[in-house]
Amino acid sequence: MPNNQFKKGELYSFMTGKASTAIARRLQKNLKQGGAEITVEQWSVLYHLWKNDGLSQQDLCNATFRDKPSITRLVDNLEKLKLVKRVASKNDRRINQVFLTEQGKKLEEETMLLANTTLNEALIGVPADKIDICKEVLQIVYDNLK
Amino acid sequence: MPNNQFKKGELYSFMTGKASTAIARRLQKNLKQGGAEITVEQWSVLYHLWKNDGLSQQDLCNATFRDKPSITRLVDNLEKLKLVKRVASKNDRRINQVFLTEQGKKLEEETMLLANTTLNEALIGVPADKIDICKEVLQIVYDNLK
DNA sequence: GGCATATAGTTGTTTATGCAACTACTCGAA
DNA sequence: TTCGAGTAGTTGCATAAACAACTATATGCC
Repeated sequence: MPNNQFKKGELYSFMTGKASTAIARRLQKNLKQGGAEITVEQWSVLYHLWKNDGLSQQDLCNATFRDKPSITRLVDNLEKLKLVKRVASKNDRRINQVFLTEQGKKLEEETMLLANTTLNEALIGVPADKIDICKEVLQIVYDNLK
Repeated sequence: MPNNQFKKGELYSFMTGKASTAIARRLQKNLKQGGAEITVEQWSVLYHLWKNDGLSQQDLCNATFRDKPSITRLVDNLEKLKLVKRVASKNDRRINQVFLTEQGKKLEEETMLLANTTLNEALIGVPADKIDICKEVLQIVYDNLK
């Protein structure tokens, strides 16, 4: 029963996600200082589109672990910013594919650098093997609960 | 240069905190099913008050890593729910101490059980030594960025 | 004492979130 | 063929978040 060995008194920092909140906040700050006028949440949607342009909104829900209304509104705001545009799928008219605009594509290089900077700031003093274990644990937790 | 060995392509799940989002969502669900009509964020404030009743709002900011307006409104809502009450400090009239009501105290036992259940669900299949390493990494990340 | 500075808390604004309820479209089976 | 179930997306509502700007109180230095 490995779980019983876990100190319950420290469950709190897990549950509140202080570390990921801190990372998100720092990334937001770095984006702003780097001149990128987007939110971290918008960046997280763009991130998946840079890897795979034309994803449906449902795909973006799965990729970002947000519900459909959240993605609807994030895409709304990204469209207002002229960074993406919705295109109705011809095969299935229920589906909106979300495509990057030229302006949206242009943000990739600059903001990925800022994201890498943020991550390096976060991971100062953490050995690579422990990072791997941490990622592994977080992945299992996610799979257990998703 | 340990950080350079970190695969940048996987930075995303770190930054979005999918694991902690999943935990929070599950805790919210468990609270609801257990009949506790509070949000996870409200629970996280109560959690610190159960450990240390009478904290100031600023103390709660530090403990929960939220800014002052967030705590103002969380305490507003907890006060509406009759779970806490603000008491102006006599020594320093700028300070509100936040005290649990009887009703607020009553929630501890039941919801801590639900929180432990949630954590056990999250950590199925994760060996205790890896949990410790994960906590250690998240603590360093938090300290690097806070 | 009195002013500058710092700290505690509140309010306004924008963005994001989750859940529930809704519309629109697709697909399979009677 | 059509009707019922399922899927994609939107809208309404309540809560929460960050940042900026504000008030009120405390403190330290002259």
